[in-house]
Amino acid sequence: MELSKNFLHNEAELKWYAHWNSAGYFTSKPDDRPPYTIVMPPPNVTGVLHMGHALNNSVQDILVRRAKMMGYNTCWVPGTDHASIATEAKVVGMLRDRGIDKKTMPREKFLEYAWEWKEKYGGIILKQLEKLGCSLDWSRTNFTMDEAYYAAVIRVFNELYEKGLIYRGVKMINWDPKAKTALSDEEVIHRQTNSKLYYVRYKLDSDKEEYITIATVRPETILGDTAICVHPEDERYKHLVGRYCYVPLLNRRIPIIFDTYIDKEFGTGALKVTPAHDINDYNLGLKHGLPVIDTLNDDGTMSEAAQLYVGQDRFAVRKKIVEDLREAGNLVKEEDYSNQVGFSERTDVVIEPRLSMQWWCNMQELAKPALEAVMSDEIEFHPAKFKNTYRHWMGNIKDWCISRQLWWGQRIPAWYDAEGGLYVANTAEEAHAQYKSKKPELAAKNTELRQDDDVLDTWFSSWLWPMQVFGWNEAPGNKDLQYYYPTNTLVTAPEIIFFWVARMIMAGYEFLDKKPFDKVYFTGIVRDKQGRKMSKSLGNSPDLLQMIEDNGADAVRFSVMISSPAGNDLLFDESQLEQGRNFCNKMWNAMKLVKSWEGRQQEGLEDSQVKFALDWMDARLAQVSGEVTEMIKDFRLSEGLKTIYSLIWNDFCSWYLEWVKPGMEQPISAHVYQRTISIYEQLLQLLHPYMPFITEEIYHIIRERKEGDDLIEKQLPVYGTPDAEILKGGVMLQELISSVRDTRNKNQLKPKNTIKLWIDTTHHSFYESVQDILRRQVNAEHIGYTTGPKQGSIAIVVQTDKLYIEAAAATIDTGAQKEQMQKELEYLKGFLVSIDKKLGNEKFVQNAKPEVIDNERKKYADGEAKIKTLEESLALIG
RNA sequence: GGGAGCAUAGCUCAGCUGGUUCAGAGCAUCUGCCUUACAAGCAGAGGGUCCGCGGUUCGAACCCGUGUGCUCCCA
Repeated sequence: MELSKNFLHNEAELKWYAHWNSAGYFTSKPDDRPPYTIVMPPPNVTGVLHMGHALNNSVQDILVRRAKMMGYNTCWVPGTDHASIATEAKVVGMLRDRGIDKKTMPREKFLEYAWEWKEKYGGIILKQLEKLGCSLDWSRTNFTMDEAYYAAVIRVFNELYEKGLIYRGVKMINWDPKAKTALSDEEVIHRQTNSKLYYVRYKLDSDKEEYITIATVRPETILGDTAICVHPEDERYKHLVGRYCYVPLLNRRIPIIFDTYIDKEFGTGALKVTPAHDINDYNLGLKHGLPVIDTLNDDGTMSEAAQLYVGQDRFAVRKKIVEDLREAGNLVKEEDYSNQVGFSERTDVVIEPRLSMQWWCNMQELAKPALEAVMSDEIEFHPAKFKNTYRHWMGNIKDWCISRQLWWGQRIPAWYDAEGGLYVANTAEEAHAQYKSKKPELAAKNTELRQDDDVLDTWFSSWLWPMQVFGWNEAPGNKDLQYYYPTNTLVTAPEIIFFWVARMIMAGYEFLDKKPFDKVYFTGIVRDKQGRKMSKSLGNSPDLLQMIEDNGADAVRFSVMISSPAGNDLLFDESQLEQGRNFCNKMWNAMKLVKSWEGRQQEGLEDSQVKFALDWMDARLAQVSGEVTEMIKDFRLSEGLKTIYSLIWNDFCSWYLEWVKPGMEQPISAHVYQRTISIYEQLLQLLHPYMPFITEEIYHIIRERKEGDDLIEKQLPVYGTPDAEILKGGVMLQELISSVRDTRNKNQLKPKNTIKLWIDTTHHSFYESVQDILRRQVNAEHIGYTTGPKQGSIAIVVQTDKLYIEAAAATIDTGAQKEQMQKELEYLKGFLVSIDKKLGNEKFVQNAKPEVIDNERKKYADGEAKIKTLEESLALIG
């Protein structure tokens, strides 16, 4: 077979993904193996794959593929979230583009459009995950608005209502004037914003020209003012007890009230109180019995109650009212001011605090077991630092506003009769039944019940995800749920620790009395080179699909994994992509080299010359395999990849292959060839979870495979303890080769110039075992042993052995040699002094662990021996 | 205002429970190589006050305190 110059990823990716999928490797059914389960954080139906997904899903795929290779029955469940606000916004936008106004259509019609939109665009992201190589069980794909899922959400609402945890009430909420819906606190993003602080004077109710001046960043809310508040101990205002003043422009008479809540230092120490438009003002209003004047409409324009600027937008009014105040002589001054402003997570408009009737869920009770589980590590957080964040939030948890004034989502299962009576039920029929038994007379006259118009917060459905994807609602004791739940690991971003992680834990304990997962692995946030979060709005997120197309999924996975330690942010750098691509190329070429030996095998060929290489590589495999297992167990995935990368590139390609490589056109021992193939297979196995495509491809090229013999399913071998002597020998051999090469370089010896190498050593058996490798690696025509110096040669010292390099073409620079040896000698002597000090220190000998002391003694002896060798060599050079 | 985290090579980061004079990787830089697997490569080299200060310890990049700078979360 003709092999391409480089790895052709596009072909291989299509081929292998289709093969894995059709072979059924991704689908899971309960059996007698232990399960390994991950539920994918469901992306929004509106979503397209970005770098964050690439990182998140690469991590999950690595864990799943690795578990599969370790004998687990792996199940990775995909799905999408209906994403109430985000999707509704998209559909409204689509309708607007078609010239249709959402307001003109009934709910049912809108939902038809929404479903149509969902069918067409929703789930694109799942297709894109295939490109990344994700080994998802597609037969289990869920959507948070599937019929069964919907039913589960409604049931949960009913159960919590029954328990008295869900209630309806008027409170100050976060209002999104663009989406025209309430938001939970978590959906509000606070950003430092440059504003202006306006100083406005209010005329006092007095015959004299007396004023009180307040400072505000939101002058348009003046129209809703119902008091001015000052601190009771503020000397400046003590004379104003019981007095009144007038709201500018409106001349509404309002009281001056006193409360210790006021910060005397801020502004003028006087606060205007607008109970309808600020949570703190609202609380003050409650305390002091102030009226509430809501001056805003739901779309952010001024309402009739404002009296002025009615129907105009809040920000336009802010400008106008400043001008009008100036004209009226009420504006004292304005200054630049930087403050935190809340923005809607979804629509990015400024949030208005607003009083409104909403549905709430009391979280106090739900939070208790959920907090306990994480604090006691029944659910492990990786990295553990997020436990703090979690505790902080759970300890101060507030009631959750769960209603949204939208149509796309689970409609709140509450019905009202003509008198406003409330019936919460699973179905309209049940609600009617309640109605009839509760109010028979009214029901006889007026049978109609009106269902609540609002839908539930998206997270009110996704908090059931780990349970409901296994059919909890339909059959709570079903086999799947028993087998796969609790799931093993949740992989997600720390940003949604409250939105989602915390609530899933609560739901798990509340409805199933079991945790939803054993471990949570928090990935970092993907940032660009300048450290900015990658986002669509900034336009700094690279086109992931294009990136996969150009560089291959394996290279992309490599690049996001190589520098993403758990919980730390990842600065994405294109150079890592290149590194990944080059790595693929390297493996491809190594495969080509090995493959070229296939036809040159010869039985019974003497292979004692390379036996050392084989044993060493086996030992390294055993060693690294153990390290990688530990790293993956600790979620140090990035380190794991680095370790494997280095094993393949350095140990295998740079050393091993060069060590066993036969001469040009020379035969290779069949045994060595077979061992090499086997070593390569084991390397591919180690790497497969990280880079599945190229490993599967090479696995199938290096050896003829039977049907069903695929790397994805191949079980990892169990390694014994690596041979420490061999490992040490490997290090020594590398040091020998590097030292000789370095010396060659420094003496202007061309690679083609051969040398003679004389060795003065006491470790003859070691040198004999590596002699042939050493000879070829340093291009020596002859290696011999000596017990004294060789005239006219270059002397070097490696560990405690002396080497003499004899070369016809060399211009020997003994000065440079001497200098280098002298330098090393000095270093070693300093080293010995420091160890000596340590060992001479009584406290050290008393306190340090015995193995540490032994190690120091050994270091001392080694150092002494090396110094001796160096001194001898130096004396000889003279 | 409350909480968390980070500061190590020119750049991006590793460095697990203090213990090789412990400081490491990739990229970048420099030198030499078109050595028939790979120039997307090979063989070498240089480069650091581990942010400042103080403390604990026989011993600190690592632990504690403090200062400075940056980031994130929450109100």
